[in-house]
Amino acid sequence: MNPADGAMPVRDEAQDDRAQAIRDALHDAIVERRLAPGAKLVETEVGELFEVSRTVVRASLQMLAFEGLVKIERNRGAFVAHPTPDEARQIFESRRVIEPEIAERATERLTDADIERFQAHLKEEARLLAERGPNARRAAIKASGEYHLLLASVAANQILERFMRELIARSSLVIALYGQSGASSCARPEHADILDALIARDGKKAADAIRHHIDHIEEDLDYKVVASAPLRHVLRL
Amino acid sequence: MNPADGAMPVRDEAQDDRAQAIRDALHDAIVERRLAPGAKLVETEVGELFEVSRTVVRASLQMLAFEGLVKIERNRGAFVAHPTPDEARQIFESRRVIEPEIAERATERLTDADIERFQAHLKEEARLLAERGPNARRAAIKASGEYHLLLASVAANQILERFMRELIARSSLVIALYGQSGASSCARPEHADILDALIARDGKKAADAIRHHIDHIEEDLDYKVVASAPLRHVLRL
DNA sequence: AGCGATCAAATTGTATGCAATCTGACGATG
DNA sequence: CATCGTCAGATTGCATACAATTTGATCGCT
Repeated sequence: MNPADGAMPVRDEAQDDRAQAIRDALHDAIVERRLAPGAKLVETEVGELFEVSRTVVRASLQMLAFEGLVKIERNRGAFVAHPTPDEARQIFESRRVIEPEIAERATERLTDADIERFQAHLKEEARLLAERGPNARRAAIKASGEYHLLLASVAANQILERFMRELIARSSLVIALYGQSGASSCARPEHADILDALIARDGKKAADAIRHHIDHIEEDLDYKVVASAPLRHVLRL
Repeated sequence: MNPADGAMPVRDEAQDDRAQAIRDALHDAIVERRLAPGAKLVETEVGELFEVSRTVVRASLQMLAFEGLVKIERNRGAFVAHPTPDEARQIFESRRVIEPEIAERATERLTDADIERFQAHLKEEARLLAERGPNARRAAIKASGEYHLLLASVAANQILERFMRELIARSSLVIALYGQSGASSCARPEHADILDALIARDGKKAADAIRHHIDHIEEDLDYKVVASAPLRHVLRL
């Protein structure tokens, strides 16, 4: 996979060159877990890093807040989201609603070029899983999510694709918080299974494969074990 | 239905009291078709109406842009969205993916209080359809959308509910642009049929009823007849 | 020491000023 | 008369200044 496409702009047309760039950078940092859930994002600090005023930073933070990756509390600031177990369940329920349908639609539209992209991606995923070290692990997590986004792009529905982008990013946060083994579900060859169903043009099978895959991801979670308590949310504030 | 709940704030917790209020007002104006697709929203103008600075207005417009109700073009300003036929198809495809599943989940969670809310809403819808005049028509359109949101709220998934809110609002724009008879689909007793299936606890039947309902809404559209051309989008810019 | 009030530093919320850009009009030129 | 260039007005993009709010610390009192 092209190493430059990590940004993957959310809006069709660039509207705020700079705000969008900052959003992308923060988005990646959150998804790759370089920014922990609950971390505070101070406007002036971010602004100095990117050499822009707070105005632009605020726009970026608002974007991330809309996507659910950041939570803005009035007069207190912006924090990397810290999904509750309940939110986590809703995220996966939403994925169970949307992704199987996306898979069915993707089956009908899959081109040879798409297949090549999938295969190249699978190869890259395997390579990252074989590597050791935290950076490889981070890259593997990110690549795993991008597989699902690749699937969404094939379905040719920009709205559902955007919904998926949000759900994938938030899933990454959930896994960071509640994931157990961290890699057990990723190690399964389920991504390859899904691709097989697509190539066979079997929509039902592809949808089922996705459902099972989501089941397995969620099975690896333990909502009891909260690594870093969000302090304020624990007491339902 | 409570006449004060038209705003229906998008974000769980109030974050920008004022920006949110302006967003709600503009949202209602767009959904009720007091603001035509393509209309320009000048920052200073809106700001004077609500007696706030452009800063706050910009935040509101950004919110609406994220929901797809407003399109912001760099250095040109914010315009009420003007969905293309292709976008319209994607909106309804997305609804076909999400709403039947919402109906199934709602079936499992429906309480007596919910049923009463539905019935009160149906009564109000019937009343508005019987009335004449553009204001009654507007209110009927809005109420029709709110029925679907009521359904979404029963499903107890805030994420899917938010997705639905966006899709319903954008559907309203699509119907404004491409709707033919304007009321044929609304006149059908399909909302009541859906409620019957819910009460019968028949998830499959409810899902089918929703699917048929969406089919009928879309059948009433004619993508050929574009009332007010968006000029710039016609030529794929 | 424990407790509470007051204050200062840090941070966000909002308004406003200036620069950049777009738009439409006017006028010069062929 | 048509066409193009220039310019003024309007509008947005961005930075910055000031107000409001939160937060943590210090000091005094019991």
